[in-house]
Amino acid sequence: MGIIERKEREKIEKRLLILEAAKQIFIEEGFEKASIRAISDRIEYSPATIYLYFKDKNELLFAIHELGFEKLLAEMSSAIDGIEDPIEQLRKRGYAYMKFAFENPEMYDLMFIQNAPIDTLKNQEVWSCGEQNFTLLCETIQSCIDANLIRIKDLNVAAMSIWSFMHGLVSLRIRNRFNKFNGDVDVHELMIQTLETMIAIVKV
Amino acid sequence: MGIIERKEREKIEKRLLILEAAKQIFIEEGFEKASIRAISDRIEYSPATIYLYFKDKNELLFAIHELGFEKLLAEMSSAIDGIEDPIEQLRKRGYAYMKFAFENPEMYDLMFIQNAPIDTLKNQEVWSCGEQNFTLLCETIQSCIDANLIRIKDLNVAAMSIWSFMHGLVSLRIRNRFNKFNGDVDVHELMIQTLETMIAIVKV
Amino acid sequence: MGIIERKEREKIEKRLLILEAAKQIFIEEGFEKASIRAISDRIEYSPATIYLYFKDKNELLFAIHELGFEKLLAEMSSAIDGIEDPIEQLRKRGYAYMKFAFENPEMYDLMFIQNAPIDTLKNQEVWSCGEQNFTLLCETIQSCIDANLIRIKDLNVAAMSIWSFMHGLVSLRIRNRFNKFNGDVDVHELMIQTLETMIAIVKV
Amino acid sequence: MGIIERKEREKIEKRLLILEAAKQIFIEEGFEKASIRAISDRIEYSPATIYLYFKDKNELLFAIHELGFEKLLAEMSSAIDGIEDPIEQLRKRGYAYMKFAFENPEMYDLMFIQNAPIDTLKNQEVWSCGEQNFTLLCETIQSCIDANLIRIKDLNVAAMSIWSFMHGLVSLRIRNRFNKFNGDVDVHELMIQTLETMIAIVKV
DNA sequence: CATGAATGAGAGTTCATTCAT
DNA sequence: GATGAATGAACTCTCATTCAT
Repeated sequence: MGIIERKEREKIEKRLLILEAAKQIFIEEGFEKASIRAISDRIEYSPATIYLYFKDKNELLFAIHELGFEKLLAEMSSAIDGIEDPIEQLRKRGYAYMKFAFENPEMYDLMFIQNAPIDTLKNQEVWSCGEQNFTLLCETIQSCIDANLIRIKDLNVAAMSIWSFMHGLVSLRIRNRFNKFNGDVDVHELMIQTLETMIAIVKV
Repeated sequence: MGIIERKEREKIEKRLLILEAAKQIFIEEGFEKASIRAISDRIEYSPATIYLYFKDKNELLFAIHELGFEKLLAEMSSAIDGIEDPIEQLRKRGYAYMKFAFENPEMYDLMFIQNAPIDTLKNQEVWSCGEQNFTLLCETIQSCIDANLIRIKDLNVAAMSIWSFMHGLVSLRIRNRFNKFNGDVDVHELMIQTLETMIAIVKV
Repeated sequence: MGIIERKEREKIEKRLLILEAAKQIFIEEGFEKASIRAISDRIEYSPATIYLYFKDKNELLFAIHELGFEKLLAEMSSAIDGIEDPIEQLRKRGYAYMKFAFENPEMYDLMFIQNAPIDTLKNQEVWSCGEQNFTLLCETIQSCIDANLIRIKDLNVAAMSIWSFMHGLVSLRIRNRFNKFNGDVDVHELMIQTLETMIAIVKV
Repeated sequence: MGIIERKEREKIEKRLLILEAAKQIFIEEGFEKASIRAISDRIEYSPATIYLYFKDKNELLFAIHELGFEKLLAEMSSAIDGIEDPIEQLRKRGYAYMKFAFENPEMYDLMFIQNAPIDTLKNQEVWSCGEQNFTLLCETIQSCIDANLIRIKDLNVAAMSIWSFMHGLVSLRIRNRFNKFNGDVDVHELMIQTLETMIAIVKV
């Protein structure tokens, strides 16, 4: 019994080890370059080994993608340290989200843009990190609603609005679709202005 | 003289023919599957033929992508037929955008999500269809601002806000990221509610 | 009768016109890049047209190659203008050969290194320019022999020796095989020294 | 420990096996026909397998090319077995070089005529087989100079002269440029005569 | 447990050549 | 006489995946 458990634990630990390493090359080299071969080379395991811990590439991607959510979760959590005002919490988390996206574009890509890993999701435990992030967002919003600080009263609507807005903002930027803006404007500056404006507007 | 013109016209038509056909497989089979070979198979031409009409794959993708913008442009234009109220125009165009995205998800993917053809874009004439779409959006917004109907006063800020919101909304949906919403809610219904709420909020 | 002759003449002239132009791009762009497509593009004829004047690529290459021999012939001829001393003639022609090779490496390549056009040669008239060049060399050598100025008495042996030496010298250079020489030596300088030494040695 | 070594050895052996096989088609079918697919077909492996042992085609060509130099080196070495007289050594090596070229024309082609693998060479260890061959030649020549047996006193000049002559001789032959000699003469016989004459001339 | 070795499938691209018009 | 259009046959190379060991 104890032996079996230990083996299980060891297996999980090794999986994590591989994953951590894989995440690194993923971040450094990007989605396109992240072939199984490249990953296994970097972590100094054989490609075949990866298949001992992950069913296929999708599952590996999904696992990495979960690591991303963990990181995002940590940053989103600490973003509101010491902040009481729900609106201010919302603002901080907005900036934290933007910051995460720009500092980890390849990760953001995997987490929110790529098709690949999401197909695996169906069979996953519901309470993944991705969900927790979403929950976090919902909590902040709920506080705002409870304190009657925002003009949207429905939690789901508010969550969808805010997430959509934030995701659109960063993903259009990451995918270079904001080139369309006149060359005179500083796009990054404009994004911040836009974010602030949206907060102002959503406030009661 | 007439002959030359006819030949020229035929060449353009054939290019369009290929393009249309290619667009079909593209739409039906998706971005990933759209290899040169798959395309040429479908249109029953040899792979080499494609290179008579398009310099490389990127140029072909770009052309398809322009086709998409043309279609979107047409739909965005007709969306406001007979509508005078700027806010109502904005609403109609929001729905038109959503409709386009859901009816042509692979196209939307290519136009706004993929990295691929955007790199080619740099050397294109500025006044591409993509720009015109953006211009259209700006015009509607400008009318709203002029009529003092919305709470955002800066055109760029408003354009970025609204486009980001809309893009986030449809792209998270297309990429299945709205699964996170509780199974009880009808996601599509929620999206409409969200869109309506945002319009309500942005209004003066 | 007259008509037929005129047509024939016109055909030959056009052939020459195409050829001259093709030679240019050949020289400028090199053997590897000289595809039929590239050639026809540059001369502003269709690829198909080339096949009206040349059976296949080999024949075209052969014709260009003959143009090269014409040029070489001209340079080899004028190289000895006003020179009486046969040995001095030999030296001048040696330098002329080297000069030609370095100024027209792609042409030299085609004329003396490539396999391609030589296969066509079998069916050509014997008295091509290539032959004339060879004859020229033989004449100079014969003068040297007649005047008892060189130590080789057999014409064929002398021709083969000298040509081999010269070809080896320039072709090893063109193909970068002289890199093996210590980096301290100026290869070009060494080649001249080598050429002079060989002349000195071959002299009685 | 032993296992690792065995595996390593097996890997090297397999590499050699592939190489040997590849060399064969190479020799039999020539440089132009030596595509990766042709090679893999012949050795009954998939094209992808080749890339497990060689980075790309250039590296494979380079390896074959090194094999050629090894062979040449062996033949050039054994050519002077039991020979003391430096001049006689030079003669024997001249014949060995010719013999190698005629028995392995495609190999010779790759080693001394083609552009292809030489570009890869830059990053190779300096002491490749190609260098050793050159060194061998230099040693023989140096002996001749030291014993005051040849009329050229500078090592570099002598090396360049002799190599150029030999390379010109065999490469013009390989590329069929000696057709120009009158049909009555036996070209091979003439080459031998030429080689002998050159030796005679270079002697003090 | 771990992997070395191998591969089938497929990617984009180029080229000499043909032929109906 | 000239060509636009088309193509078959190649090319090199990459990748996720498998399986005997």
